[in-house]
Amino acid sequence: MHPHDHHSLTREQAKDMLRQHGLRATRQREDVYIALASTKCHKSADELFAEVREDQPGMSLATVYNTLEALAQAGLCKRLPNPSGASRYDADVSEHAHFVTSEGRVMDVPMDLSEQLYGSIDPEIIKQIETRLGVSIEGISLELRGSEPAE
Amino acid sequence: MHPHDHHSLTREQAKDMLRQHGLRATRQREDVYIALASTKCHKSADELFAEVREDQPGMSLATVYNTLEALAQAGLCKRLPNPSGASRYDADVSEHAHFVTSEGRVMDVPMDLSEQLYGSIDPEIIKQIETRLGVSIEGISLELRGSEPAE
DNA sequence: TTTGATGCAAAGACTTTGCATGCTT
DNA sequence: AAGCATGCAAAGTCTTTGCATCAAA
Repeated sequence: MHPHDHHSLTREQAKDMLRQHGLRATRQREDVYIALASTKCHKSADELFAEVREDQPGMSLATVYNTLEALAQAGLCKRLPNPSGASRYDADVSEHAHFVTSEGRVMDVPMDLSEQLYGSIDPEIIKQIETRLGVSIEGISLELRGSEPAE
Repeated sequence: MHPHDHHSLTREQAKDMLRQHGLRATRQREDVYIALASTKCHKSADELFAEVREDQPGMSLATVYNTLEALAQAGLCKRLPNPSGASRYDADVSEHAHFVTSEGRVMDVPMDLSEQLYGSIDPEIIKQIETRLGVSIEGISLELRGSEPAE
C-alpha cells in the first residue's frame, strides 16, 4: 500500500503506532489518531472532537488538544496553523505540499505533483542556507495559497 | 536601492504607500507601517504596539490589529501564523523563504538563496496543480523549520 | 460633509492548565 | 504500584468587535 493512501486504521495498529513513538496507548489517543489518519481533509481540534464524541461521548476537548500536542511532539501528526481560524492537523507527516484557500480550507497537493515540487528543491541550496544562517534545517513546508473558483 | 534592503521609511513615503493601496493614511497606520518596514525581524502585533507606543502613547492595541489586517488585505504586509504563539508580520511581501525556529522565532532566508529556492520551482508543476485541483494559485509560502544551535 | 478609523473595554475564538480521579504499563 | 492521561472547568492568550468620537478625504 502506498504511504500516501488514506485508510482507516485498526485499533491495534493505532496502539502500535502510539507505543512505537513512546506514547501510552489510551483509548482517547487511539480514537483521535484513528480519526485523524482516516481522512484526506485536515480537521480542526473541534471537528475531531465532534467526530470522536459520536462514539465516545465521554471525550473531552482538552484531551483532544493534549493528544494532538502529544502526537505532534512524537512526530505522528503535523499542526497546520491557520491565520484566520483554528489550526488544522494532518496525520501524514511526510513532506508534502498543501493548498490553502483564502477561507482557510486545506487540501493536499496530489502526491505525484507534491513529490515533483519537493524534488526540485536543491539540497545544496538548503546546505548553504544552514551555513549562512548558522542553523540546522529539519523540514520544509510548502504551502500554496489561492482561491477555489466560485461554484 | 534593492527591494530587499530594510530601511526606515519617511512618513511621506508611508503615506504614499497607504494611499496607493487604497487605504486612508492615518497617523496610526503610518506608525505601524513604518515600524514594520524598518526592521529585519518579524514582530508580533504586541511588539509593534509596544514600539509605536513609545512615541504615540495614545495608540491602541486594537488599532494595531485592525491596521495589520488592513495592510495585509491591501497587500502591504504578510501575516505569518505561528503554531505556538502570536502571529508575526512581515512588510516584505515579495516571495521569500522564512526560517522558523522551534521556539517560533522567524528570520528571512538571505535574498540570493531565497531566489534560488523559488527559482527552482517549475511553473509548469504549479499549472498542473491548478488544473488538477481546480483552483487558482496566487502565492507560494516556503518555510524552513529547524533549530538554532545552542549558544 | 461624508466616510471610514480610533480608542476603549468587552466579547470572542482558540488553546492550555490545575487538580482529583482513573487507566496503562 | 507508580506514573502518566483524563475530564472538568477555569484561566490564558491572541484577536476581533461595538460604539461613541474623531480625523481624512
